[in-house]
Amino acid sequence: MVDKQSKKSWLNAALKALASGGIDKVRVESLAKNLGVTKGSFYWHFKDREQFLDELLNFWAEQSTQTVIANPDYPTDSRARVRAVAEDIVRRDLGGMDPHIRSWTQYDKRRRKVVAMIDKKRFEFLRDLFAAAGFSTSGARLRAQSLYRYVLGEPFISVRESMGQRLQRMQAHVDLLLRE
Amino acid sequence: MVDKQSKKSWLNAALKALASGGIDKVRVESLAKNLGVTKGSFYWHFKDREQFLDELLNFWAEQSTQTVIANPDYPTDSRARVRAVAEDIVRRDLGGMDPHIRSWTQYDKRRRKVVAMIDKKRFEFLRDLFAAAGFSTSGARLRAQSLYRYVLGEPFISVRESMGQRLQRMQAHVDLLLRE
DNA sequence: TAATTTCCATACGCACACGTATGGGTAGGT
DNA sequence: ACCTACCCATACGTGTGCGTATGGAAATTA
Repeated sequence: MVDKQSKKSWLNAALKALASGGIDKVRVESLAKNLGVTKGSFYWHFKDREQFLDELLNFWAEQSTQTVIANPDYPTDSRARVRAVAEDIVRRDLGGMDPHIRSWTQYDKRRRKVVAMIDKKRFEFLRDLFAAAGFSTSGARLRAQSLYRYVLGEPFISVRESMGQRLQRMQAHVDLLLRE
Repeated sequence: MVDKQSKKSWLNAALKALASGGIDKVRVESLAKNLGVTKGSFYWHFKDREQFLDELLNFWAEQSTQTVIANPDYPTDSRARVRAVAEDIVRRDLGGMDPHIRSWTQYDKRRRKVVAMIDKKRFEFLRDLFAAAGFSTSGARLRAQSLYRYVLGEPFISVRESMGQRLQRMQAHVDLLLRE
């Protein structure tokens, strides 16, 4: 199995559909139409829709940790790092897929576990960031929680803001958190 | 029209179903079964499922503002008020219905507007709270934003915490916000 | 070239849930 | 006693979307 390219096209199409209109836009025949094929292809690559959605969640989980944690070159100064990461989260819209994923997986215990693991990884990443910035264990945990909740809560604010506003708010929030 | 009690029973059943398994647990025949009646009753009271869901959203919106804003007796001291409100939000699980509502309305422009109005009311309430505590206009807005996002983000943290932990975290967060 | 594997198209059955049509039962008014 | 408005039960039609069965074309291998 070198690299099933066609499977990935289904998964990418599903992510796109999920972001556009939620999990019930992720329909087998609908995706097939977008890809210019028919259901026959789908049921060749996947057992059924249920297993496909499992793969979709894993697909998101992988590229979710890779983009956020295995990140590019951030500043070496620990406090500047925090700011840079925070800015990056807003600017590159990391976590933009999150509300869709969470809305979908919210009611499924098994899938919630997958999301919980992602939460854990991200949280620990942020916590270590604050710890490196000189905060105590509990102080770093608290601030990481606050920041992560800010990130998760942002997409649910119905009032849409400009990128500039969002960056400004995030920086102000981080400034609050970085106070001794 | 004195008070259609039977309509409210449908709406309450729908809220319950929504909280238990999302909007696709809100099925006409399913609700009917829970209420011990049949669809005939439903289509007597409501035009169709779509209009019923509109009423459901308004139902939530009303009792959502009533509980949060027209609140009981909070302390007169402005800073203590902030803490009391924050504690109340966690303790009485206000906003506990929010993730379900938002997951549902997320992809519907018209319904998003309703939620946005609720957001606005709540935000202004919190903003005035911080303003009364002596913060500047921008400072109060920032802190209200931070607190509201914290509240909205909390239910999405997959890791379930005890009430004690949640209260403690909330207080710590408010302490951060209340610093000059 | 023959055979097999890979990948997709077409057609069908099926279940679920919405909405409608229709009828029936009960309470209150005359 | 009759009528009428109110409330609900039953039965049916219909659409949508899942899964399966089957066939076929292209590519790969023998």
